[in-house]
Amino acid sequence: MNRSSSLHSPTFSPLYRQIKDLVLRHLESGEWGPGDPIPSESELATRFGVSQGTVRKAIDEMAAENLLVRQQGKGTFVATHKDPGSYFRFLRLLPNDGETRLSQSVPLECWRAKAGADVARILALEPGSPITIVRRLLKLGDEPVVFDEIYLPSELFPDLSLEILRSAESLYSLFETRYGVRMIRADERLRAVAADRVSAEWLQVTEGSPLLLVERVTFTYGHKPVEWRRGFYSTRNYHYHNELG
Amino acid sequence: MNRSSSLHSPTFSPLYRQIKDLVLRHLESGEWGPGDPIPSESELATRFGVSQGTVRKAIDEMAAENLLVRQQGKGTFVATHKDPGSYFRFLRLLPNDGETRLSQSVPLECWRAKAGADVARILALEPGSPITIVRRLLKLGDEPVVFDEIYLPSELFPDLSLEILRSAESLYSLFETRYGVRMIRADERLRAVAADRVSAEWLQVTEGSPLLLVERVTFTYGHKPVEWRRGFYSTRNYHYHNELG
DNA sequence: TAGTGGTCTAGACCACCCA
DNA sequence: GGGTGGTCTAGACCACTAC
Repeated sequence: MNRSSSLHSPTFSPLYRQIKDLVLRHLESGEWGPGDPIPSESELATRFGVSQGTVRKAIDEMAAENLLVRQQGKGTFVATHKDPGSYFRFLRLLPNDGETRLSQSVPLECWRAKAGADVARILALEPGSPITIVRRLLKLGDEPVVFDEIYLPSELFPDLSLEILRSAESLYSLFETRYGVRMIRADERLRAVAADRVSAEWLQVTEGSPLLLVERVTFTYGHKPVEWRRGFYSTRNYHYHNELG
Repeated sequence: MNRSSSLHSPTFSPLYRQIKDLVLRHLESGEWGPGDPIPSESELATRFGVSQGTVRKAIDEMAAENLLVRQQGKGTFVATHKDPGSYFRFLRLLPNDGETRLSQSVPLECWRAKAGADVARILALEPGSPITIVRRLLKLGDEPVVFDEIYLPSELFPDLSLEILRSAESLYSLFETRYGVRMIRADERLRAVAADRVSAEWLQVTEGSPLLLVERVTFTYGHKPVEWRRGFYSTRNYHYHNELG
């Protein structure tokens, strides 16, 4: 263990960050998969040759970043989208009246294409790379609320199809379990736009009525972009909720 | 110092949280004001009769919540909206093309009224309590981008006027320095709406064109709501940016 | 009872800032 | 050089879970 590489070195990083990087590598490689327990703090400490407090600080940071989940008395686990509690971490939609309804994801279309300049830039692909495009509708208690168009690198999701999409509970848990791609962070850009014909039909609103356009780039480990998504939100009965801390 | 009040007590809280509450009380009372340094960790440790590590953990949490700001070698300071870096913490607006422009807050109107049922509920006031309403325009490089209508309890901002608003750099730093009200957290609800006549005129868009409506409730210490704000965002050249962690 | 994470301590040393 | 926050250690004990 490089204990500091210190003395004004520009690549200095404290021990606990080096530990964090080591643990991260185990996550990236899939050696410790979503839902699995990772070794105990004391075991990691002896394995890495540092004190338990140092391991603790590394894990603290990763828990704060939603990469790991601690459970007192049981252990520390790799975070997973199968956990229903983490579902609304990426869907900031709440009903105006507070009454939660059942949500249902309805896949509409799924086809292959070649990445245009925009998608290629956003997903860090070569222009012309094979991509998979998915359209789907999110219904909340029989009301269509979100119409999504999702762009994915085909290389990572080789056999994705409508059949497979229909069998999944949630997109991100499907990506995680079937393709080993874990979504950990996303950037969203929100705009108000007028509904075009396609969105208007699916969302059952009149063409030209205001919709919330949510463009999302989703990243997996190592800041690697793996999904681009344009979602049209009907905000008659729902709103996008955000907390500013 | 109540070291645990433990043994299955429902009001159990660890030492460092009790320290945190003590520090919080100093902030709420204004004894340690925005921008001021707070006592050093070692001094707080001896003052409260705990170890430095315990104080450290308390301050860690408060720094993570943007209540305090640590500066290695200098000390720990009470967070302030005068710090220009904290300006965009509550304004998640970015230009589509990435080029930042000068921002300018233009106060339009300021008058008193009585709280209706809605405002009273949101601001936890008695219906009919005196409130102050402010309208203002946010310009980014000569383009009007946000039209805000702001509802405040008059009791907290007794002499607020257009004159005073015009002299301020930013609203929240004004509230902080002149009225001792520090905004620390906010809840936002976003919707897409059609521009009404008033908003359309101020934002120089055609009536009925889509606008992003951002409704914000802002809180000071103790989860006390102190501002309600309805902002109409023109999202032609700008977007609302959000990171999902 | 054994193993896990959670809290707390005391003390050492490092990195940074300023007078 | 003296004060501040930042890192790291070793060890103790508490709280929770499972068996």
